[in-house]
Amino acid sequence: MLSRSEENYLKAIFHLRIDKNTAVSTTELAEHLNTKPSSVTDMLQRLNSNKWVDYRKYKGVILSRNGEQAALKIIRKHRLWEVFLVKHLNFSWDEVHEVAEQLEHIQSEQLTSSLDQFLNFPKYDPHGDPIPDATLQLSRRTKKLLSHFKREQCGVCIGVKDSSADFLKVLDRLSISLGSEIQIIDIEEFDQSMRIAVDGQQKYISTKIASNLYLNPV
Amino acid sequence: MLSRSEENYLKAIFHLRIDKNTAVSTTELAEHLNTKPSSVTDMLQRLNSNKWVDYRKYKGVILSRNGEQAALKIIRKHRLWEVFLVKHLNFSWDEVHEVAEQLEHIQSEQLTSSLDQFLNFPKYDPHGDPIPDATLQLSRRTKKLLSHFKREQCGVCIGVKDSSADFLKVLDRLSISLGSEIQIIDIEEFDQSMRIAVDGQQKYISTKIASNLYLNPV
DNA sequence: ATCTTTTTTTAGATTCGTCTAAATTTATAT
DNA sequence: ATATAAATTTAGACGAATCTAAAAAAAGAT
Repeated sequence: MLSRSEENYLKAIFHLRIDKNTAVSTTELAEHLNTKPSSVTDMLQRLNSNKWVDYRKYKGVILSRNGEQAALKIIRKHRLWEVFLVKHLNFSWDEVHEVAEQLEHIQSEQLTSSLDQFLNFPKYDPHGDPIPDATLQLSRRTKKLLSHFKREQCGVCIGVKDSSADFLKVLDRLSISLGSEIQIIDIEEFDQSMRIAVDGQQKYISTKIASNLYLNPV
Repeated sequence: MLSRSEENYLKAIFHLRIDKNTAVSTTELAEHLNTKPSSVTDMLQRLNSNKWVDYRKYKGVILSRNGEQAALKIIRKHRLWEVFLVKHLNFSWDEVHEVAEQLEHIQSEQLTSSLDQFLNFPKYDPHGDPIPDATLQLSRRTKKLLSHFKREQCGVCIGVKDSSADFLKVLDRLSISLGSEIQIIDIEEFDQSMRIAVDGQQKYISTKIASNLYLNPV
């Protein structure tokens, strides 16, 4: 069985490899996990010898089939718990992460599947990220960063790239949440900042905000 | 902050000291925690130096005020989760323990108090054990082992002494659950086994069963 | 193509929680 | 009261996961 630490490594590798097909580097992992590169090397060697990852000295690491399945199981639990916290325990979307980081390590198939059922088999978590189903399949949908939209285009907010509490609070302040309809009114040539309408209300947002918000184009 | 292992020691000391006011011995703890007496000694020295327990060489251990509060917090979480599992995720009372052992270590005041509220501030867990409230107070009620009852006396089942899955399954088979009304019909002189009526239905039970069932005398 | 910088790995140490084996203390029996 | 047995502690070791410092490899610059 995987230790908590091993689980965290697999999850980190999974996340860092999304949207790129190069191997994940030691330093990247060390930064993501708040640890030192030397510790990462040690752990990768261990995970490699147990066939959870494919790791070559100096070349970085990718997950094996088993490793990916293990990562998906953890992500499934994490996101299911997030739904539970928001829907039933009145957590806000910027408060759930820390607790879900702990809950994702609870080992019980029965717990995971009953929770899934209790929540009515949700497909997305409170940040719009897809929840792997019982067979670990992820549902995909077209999402585009708001920053890639052009003038007058429209979309529905379906996720965030940065899910830090800081960013989520900014969105709360702008009354942007999952499902908000967003139209680009104007883009400032100088710095690419945008004037948008959120469910009809005009707002002005920075490029940094726009490049962390995923929309489903209409 | 307490490690998971330290939390388990405090909880074990709490449970082993209930219903007796002598200190808990190293061997008792080792057996309860499935570990060796030498490991227990090590840990007790550590817990003692951080003032979680009062431990004297060769004399056993009791919890300090802080240690007791910490134990109660863990027990509160454990029992709240048990209620959640049974009431909302359809676990049966013999399936909850193992998972609750994991969930009890989740660190989040907000989670504990929202869960408490979500469950409507339950006073007892699915085995009839009292749940410490937010101020860590335990509600007490008179409970007597069925084995201490006399012929013709009556009571309502309010708890179990042994909460192992094996015993709980026996109770399921006898249709005995929390709230069942039990009347002693007859006690066999030879071995103290009993003929009882459970909600009207006659059953025959061994002394061992009788001495693990708590009733509230009517 | 070589030198320099950056990244990665190795070597050796540390802490936590555990173990076994040996020593010590306490309890029991005669 | 003393011998024996049982319980407990100490000493020394180990694995997991981490660290620092030093060595080695890869990448970048001129």
